[in-house]
Amino acid sequence: MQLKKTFFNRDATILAKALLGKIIRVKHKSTWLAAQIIETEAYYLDDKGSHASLGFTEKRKALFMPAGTIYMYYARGGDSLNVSAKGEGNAVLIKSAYPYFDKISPETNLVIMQQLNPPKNGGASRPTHKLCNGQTLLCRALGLKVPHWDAKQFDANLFYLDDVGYKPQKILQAKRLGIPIGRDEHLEYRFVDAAFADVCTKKIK
DNA sequence: CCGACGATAGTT
DNA sequence: ACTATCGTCGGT
Repeated sequence: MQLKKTFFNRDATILAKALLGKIIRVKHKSTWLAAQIIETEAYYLDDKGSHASLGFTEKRKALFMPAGTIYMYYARGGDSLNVSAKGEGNAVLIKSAYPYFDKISPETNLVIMQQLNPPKNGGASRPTHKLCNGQTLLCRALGLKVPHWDAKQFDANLFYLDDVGYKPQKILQAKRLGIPIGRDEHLEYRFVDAAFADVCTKKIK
């Protein structure tokens, strides 16, 4: 069932872990595209690497809106998906997912997702485990665009996060300090469902 | 060594 | 809203 508004009203780190295993469902023409979240990252207002730390602007307003608001931004050729968490300026970045199929989202969707996210240099289709592997790639494979969803709320008819009862048995955490971003450093809280550790964006140390 | 991807600054 | 671009990671 769709995650309720209250689900998101938690500390960003807690929320980031809670989102692992949840299903992203996006209405695409007559079908529902779906992918399971396998990797997330928490960002805080005080985090020098967060967009929120750069201050409130029209583009970043979603980060300051109530928990559960969608925040999308465009960078380096792709869209990225985030959800605001408890406390203004705090959010979770959805870093990676894995194509998901069930009654609502048939396996025939794989072809559609491959078409939405074609390989860089022509060639064959992306392998399934690479289709949503990366924050911008998953948006591409699911057809999520900034102008459509930034600062919006989830919609049971078009785009929402779904709890199918799956919980990661083990969560890997990369809590790394000293990642240079500009001249400053920032805290990174990255979480990976251990069951998908071999297909997440970066290997966890 | 080479290809792919990415919490930005800058431009229309 | 969209685009460019270079450092880092991962695979061969």
